[in-house]
Amino acid sequence: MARTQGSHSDITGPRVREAALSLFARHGYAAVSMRQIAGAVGVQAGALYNYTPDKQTLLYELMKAHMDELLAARAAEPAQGDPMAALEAFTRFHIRFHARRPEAVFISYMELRNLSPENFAVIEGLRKTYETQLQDILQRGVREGSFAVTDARIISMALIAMLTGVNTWFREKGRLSLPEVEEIYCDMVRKAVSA
Amino acid sequence: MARTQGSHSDITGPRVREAALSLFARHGYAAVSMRQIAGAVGVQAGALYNYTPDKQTLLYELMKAHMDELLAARAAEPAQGDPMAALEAFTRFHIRFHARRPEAVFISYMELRNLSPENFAVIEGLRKTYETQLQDILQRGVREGSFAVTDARIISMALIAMLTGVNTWFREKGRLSLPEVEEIYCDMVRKAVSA
DNA sequence: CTTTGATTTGAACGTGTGTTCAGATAAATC
DNA sequence: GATTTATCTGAACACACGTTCAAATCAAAG
Repeated sequence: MARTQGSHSDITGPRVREAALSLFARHGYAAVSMRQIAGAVGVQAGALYNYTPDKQTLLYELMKAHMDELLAARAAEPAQGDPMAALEAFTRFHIRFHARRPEAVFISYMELRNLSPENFAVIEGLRKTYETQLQDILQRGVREGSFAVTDARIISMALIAMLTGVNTWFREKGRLSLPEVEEIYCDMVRKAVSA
Repeated sequence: MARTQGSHSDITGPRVREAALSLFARHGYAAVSMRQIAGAVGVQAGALYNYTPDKQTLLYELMKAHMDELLAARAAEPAQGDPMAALEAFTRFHIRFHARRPEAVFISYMELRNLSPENFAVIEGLRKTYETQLQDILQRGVREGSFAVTDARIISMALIAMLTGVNTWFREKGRLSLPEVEEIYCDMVRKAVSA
């Protein structure tokens, strides 16, 4: 048994995923060919099939990895007792996590329609799991009387859309730093759910 | 000169655009072939080229028409003196206009990257024109002291993202009617910009 | 009914697609 | 240094792509 440690696979595998992530984000899944991905890695198209059974699975695994990371990172955050503190923590976490991975975020909701039905169901389930966490915070706040929110389900969708929208304009070297952005959005979110 | 009135062109032209709109929205521009569009119209692929010089222009004209309609409809709305009234009118207009054209809305921001650079510049300019209108309302409100908003540019992006997000879940026959949705979002928007 | 010309067909063009695979290459083990 | 085997190449497969165009079709005008 040869080539068990330090094989090219350890290098090429991640590079394939990076190239696919970047190209899918820039041009879209359907518009990117396996030969383009291979070219970005510096390899022939056939070699890609050592790392993915097909193009569809390559897309799916990028999205799956992103959603798994999202849920894991969220689970690692400290829990907050006060609903308002929990809402603020969620807001800051969401902005921070997503701002750091613009390509994966972009793909994960632009390319949903290019997933096979089975793959789509998995990703959609993970997304729902995440969104439910915000919804739960809102509902708890309503129960405890700290939020003035008529429809927690709608409000949670509205807040997620607003927060994810940060990625359309935020740039690492832009006018505002990430903490400043977090602050602005926290203000808005807090006011939006208050009486 | 024959076939000057009631020609097939008057029928086929719109049907081509409708089919393209629907297919682009469902599967994405790059994933839809001219033969699929032709099939949906009930015609051979070659016939499409009586109605568009190429696939790219077909996409561009769908987006251009949508943006033109948006700006025209917005311009036809009555002006509001009070910034808060103007903000509420903008909110209701945006939700109402976009909820009625989910396919065109979807295409108009999902397929931006599939536009040629020249076409992209045009659409992006129209989008900016629209977004500036909300920004102007916010800035006027700040000047007149009715809004507590630190960064009108960011807030306008946040509000637009939130409002456009309605399209991801709103369905004509869903639990909530359009006026109910407008009401919920008006509440949030008003609170978000208040002190 | 004939003419006219807008509209459509159907085949073809060159190019690109995702995927497969026999054979070449090269790094780690013995 | 010989062996082993993971990795990669390069060519091929069948098919689909956007687009073109001569020929066929057909409704209105004369």
